[in-house]
Amino acid sequence: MKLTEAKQQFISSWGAFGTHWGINRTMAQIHALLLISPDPMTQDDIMEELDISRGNTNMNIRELINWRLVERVLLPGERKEYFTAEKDMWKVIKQIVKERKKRELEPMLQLLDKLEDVDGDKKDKYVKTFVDTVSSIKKLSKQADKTLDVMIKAEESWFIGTIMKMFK
Amino acid sequence: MKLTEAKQQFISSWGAFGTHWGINRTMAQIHALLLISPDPMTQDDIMEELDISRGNTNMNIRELINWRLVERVLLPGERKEYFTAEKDMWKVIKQIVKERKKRELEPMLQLLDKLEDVDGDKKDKYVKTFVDTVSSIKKLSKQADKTLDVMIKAEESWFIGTIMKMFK
DNA sequence: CCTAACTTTCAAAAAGTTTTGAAAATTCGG
DNA sequence: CCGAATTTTCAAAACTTTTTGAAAGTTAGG
Repeated sequence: MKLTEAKQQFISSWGAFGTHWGINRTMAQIHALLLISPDPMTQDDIMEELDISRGNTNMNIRELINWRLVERVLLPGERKEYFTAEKDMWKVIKQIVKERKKRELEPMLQLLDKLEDVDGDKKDKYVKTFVDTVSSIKKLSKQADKTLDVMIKAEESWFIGTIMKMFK
Repeated sequence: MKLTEAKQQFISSWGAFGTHWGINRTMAQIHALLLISPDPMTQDDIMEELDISRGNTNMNIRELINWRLVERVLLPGERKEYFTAEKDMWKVIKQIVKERKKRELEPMLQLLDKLEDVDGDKKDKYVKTFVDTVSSIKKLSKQADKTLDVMIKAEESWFIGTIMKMFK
């Protein structure tokens, strides 16, 4: 397969993949493009390559910067801003996990705490089923929270090594 | 907090949560409702409780059945179909992981294999960056794939126990 | 300061997704 | 078989999200 075609496929699949993960298509495509681009790119480069509007490009670059997946780069003697993506995929994944944990898992844990002490008789089956469900979701969420913390702090080699030992 | 209010909050948050995870709001809400319901429910019960149309209810119940999160139950002497959700949250999570792995991770791995052997000189920086990016995504995806397989087959106590050992 | 280069904003349009509800299909007890 | 009860389908409508592009805002060199 030719590089040009492979690039197209990579960008378009990464975009489709992103939509299953709460990331919009354009944002994922810009990320993909920067991942495979050896040099930093300008907004205009990105607009042209992906054939999208200025506003859309700008908005999604900023969002990628919020997620800390992309950085602004200033080249000496250049007025324009350039952008570049973190290339170390382990760092990328940890960063995504960190953001989603903060945005989704933590608020969920807070809610579950509140919901767990609902009024009423624990012998009533409606109360019991509710409390049991909430408690077991809470238990697993807390476990996930801790595990992800370990992962976020871990070095790739240590983490993968430790996981590998689980298989024996 | 009163049970009725807690239920509302649980259902509505589970719905919002679902939308971040590629599951549509109604599907997640029906799932939430069945999770906290001690007895099986009919389509009409669900329609009424969540105030949604017949078609919508039917379509999403079927989708939950596809995901194997909900089962049809036939009560003796009753014409209507009843529905019930798996209550063991560890099983629920494993089932979700299993489905998403099949639907998303596996196709991604197939694509990466194809993209990795792109034509061209490995010394060309465009080719090199592309191949390096694809390879490192592939490496981590394969690792994730294996880890999830272990998880899917694991008993909760064993899995959590093993993870806990990582923290030391 | 001024001006040209560049970046950001945002209302309106387009695209995508979900929901509705009536009609068609299916099922089962009698 | 019949017919009432129940489930499924699907085209159109409602809703949500994303994209556009022109206008406003900002910045830096001279």
